[in-house]
Amino acid sequence: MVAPARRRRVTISDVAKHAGVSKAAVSKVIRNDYGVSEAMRERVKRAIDELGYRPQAAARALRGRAFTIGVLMRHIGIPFYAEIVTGLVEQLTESDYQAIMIHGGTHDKTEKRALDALTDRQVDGILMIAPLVGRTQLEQVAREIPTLVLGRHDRSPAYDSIVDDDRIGSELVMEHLIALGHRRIAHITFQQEHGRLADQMPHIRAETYERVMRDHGFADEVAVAATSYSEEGGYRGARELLSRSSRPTAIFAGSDEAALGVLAALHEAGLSVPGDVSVAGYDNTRLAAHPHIALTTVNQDGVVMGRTAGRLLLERIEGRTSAVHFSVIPSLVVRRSTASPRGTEDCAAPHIYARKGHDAPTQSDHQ
Amino acid sequence: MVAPARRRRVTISDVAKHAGVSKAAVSKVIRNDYGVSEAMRERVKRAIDELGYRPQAAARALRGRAFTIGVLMRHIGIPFYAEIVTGLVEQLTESDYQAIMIHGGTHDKTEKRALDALTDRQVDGILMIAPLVGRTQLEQVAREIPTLVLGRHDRSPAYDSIVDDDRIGSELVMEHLIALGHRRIAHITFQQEHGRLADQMPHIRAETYERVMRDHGFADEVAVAATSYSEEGGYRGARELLSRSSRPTAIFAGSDEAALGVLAALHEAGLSVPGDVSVAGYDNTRLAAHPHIALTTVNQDGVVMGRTAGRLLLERIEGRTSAVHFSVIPSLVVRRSTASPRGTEDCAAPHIYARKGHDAPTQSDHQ
DNA sequence: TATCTTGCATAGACCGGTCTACGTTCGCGA
DNA sequence: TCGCGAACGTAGACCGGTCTATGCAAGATA
Repeated sequence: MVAPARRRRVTISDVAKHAGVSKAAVSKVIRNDYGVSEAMRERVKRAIDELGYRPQAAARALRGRAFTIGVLMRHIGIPFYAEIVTGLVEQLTESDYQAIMIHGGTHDKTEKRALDALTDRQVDGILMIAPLVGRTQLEQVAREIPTLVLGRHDRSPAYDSIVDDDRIGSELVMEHLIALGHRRIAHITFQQEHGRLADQMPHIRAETYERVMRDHGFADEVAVAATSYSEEGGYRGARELLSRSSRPTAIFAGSDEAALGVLAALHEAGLSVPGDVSVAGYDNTRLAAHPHIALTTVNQDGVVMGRTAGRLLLERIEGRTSAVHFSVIPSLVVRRSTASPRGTEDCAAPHIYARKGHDAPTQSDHQ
Repeated sequence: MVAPARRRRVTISDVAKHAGVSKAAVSKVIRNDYGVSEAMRERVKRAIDELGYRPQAAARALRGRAFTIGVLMRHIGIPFYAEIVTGLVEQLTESDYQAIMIHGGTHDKTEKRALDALTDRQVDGILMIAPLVGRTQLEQVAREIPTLVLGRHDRSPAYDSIVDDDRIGSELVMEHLIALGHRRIAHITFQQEHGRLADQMPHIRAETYERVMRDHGFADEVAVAATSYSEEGGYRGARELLSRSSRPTAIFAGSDEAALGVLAALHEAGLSVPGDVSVAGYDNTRLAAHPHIALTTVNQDGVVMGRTAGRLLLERIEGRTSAVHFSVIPSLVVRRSTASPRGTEDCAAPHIYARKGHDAPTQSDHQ
């Protein structure tokens, strides 16, 4: 057994010596900088290949760029967030930049820590997916590093942003349910830690829910369970709603994840979907399309959002200083989890199983 | 509107000047190094707080440590992998280290690129989840950086490893199906790019499937669809299996994800589960427990595996040179997706809905 | 021919930390 | 009183890149 003896990495000086040129020349070749003859370029490239040289990001970061984009997300397992990252990574493969993902957790304290970790690592740009920290903090970070905030409605000249129009999306769901004949519609929202921020996406969805209820004269039927957007949150929220005096005939969950929890709770309570209760989600996660779930939900293309985010971030890094704000118009996807209450007027829409898998980049419908 | 004017970060020199001491002293305080008086420690700490100083990882990396653990995974959206990361992150919060995740993709070429990206960034340790690259490559990386390989059976003195015992897990599934009375059991496996590696986990599951079939005298009934472990792969695999002359009465999918695709394909074909076909998966993903899915599967605790991985990596970084190999014994979780063929002898196991959510760190069963 | 530009190549400062080598002070035993 | 080691503190090299300032040669211009 040979001793491990971590061998030293090949450095730019090694390459320079091997090619018989200066460090600066090698650096220029690597960065495709101006002022290098064709002959020199060839020589250096050969030396790089022969020695298997790769520049060290830490050293580059100190002076220039780290060629790294940091992605801050609550948890990497959240399906919709994973879709966004798919788009981002796709976009970045064309460039020299690499995306690194980092866990922010569910508290703004842990998120702050993660954010610090990214800035400490000198990333060139940050993509924040539905961050929890306050706007002031965001702007402070954005002053140091090009930043793009995804999924929050508070615009700022300091950073770019991409949001799905949660008002429209929520309206689509609500109008759909009301058109089916529902009146007792309940909602499950995400309870922020300390004082909900008015510009956070969960708040807008909840707000829109209430407004539409009032607009249709169902103000008395408003019922909100404030738990979380996770499956667990949906489960708890649904149980709470079911325990109240008048049972809702439909539940609009703020996210697909939460809707899954709702389905579980209903199943446990022996209630059928959509017979006894209709259920709708938000995000059109891959699972919503599964025939065993067949969830009516709001579609916002995470992959496209991720790609756009990547493009905007690269632009910022290249020097753009004016802020850009994108708003994505969502659409409703009706599946079997919603129907008229009490089974009357069963508007059986033809079942659509739209698979959205990592192996199938193009979304395709069967039958 | 104020000009952005990216302001300069506070450096160690600023702190030193502010506290009236040397850079070296500040450095010592930060690293809890030996040879600092209590008075000095206090002064420096106060200066750090007053200036809001945070050391820059890139600069530290150049000389010492980057305090970063890199996690290489095919895709961050794979539920089981996300669980592993949960455990890892949990373990690392106690330390000064930060986990960064990176997409490897499904080709060993893109994976190699991602791996390079991690080494370029001078991470102190690497966790590779079910990597695709060859053993030689792994050992080469491990010679440079402390490495832990998760989910592969090829041990090496160069790196630590954690695996679930896929032989036992696959046997559990097969014996369960056979005990129920199944004979025509099919399997869906993951087709490696170029020449399957005998030590890869999909190969072991497939191999065990075939062995158990032979051992029970069902060699003629062996039917394998080689697609992928994704939902899409399961869907394609199931369609292929169903199109063959004799339809299987049970399908053992190599992963829960694939099992979801199988369920979708069966639904589309108008076949009931478990009435017409029983389905089993592997990993006990959170979704397998959902009552609408209720998948019989193999449980391996990803969170615990991730925690262990973190511990072992930190040990390595601290200097351990001997390799450690962990093997986890999996267990079977029986749910409603498996039953005796043709509905005879319906062994209706009481339904268990075990939620495994991010909000619910403790796994709890209802009813 | 003298001067100016342009293209190419290099030396060396620099980024922000860590770490080694060394200096100073203090306490204690001979 | 001297010698010595332990405790504490600092100067400055160093890590591996980037970038600025500068030198030099060849061709263009006056």
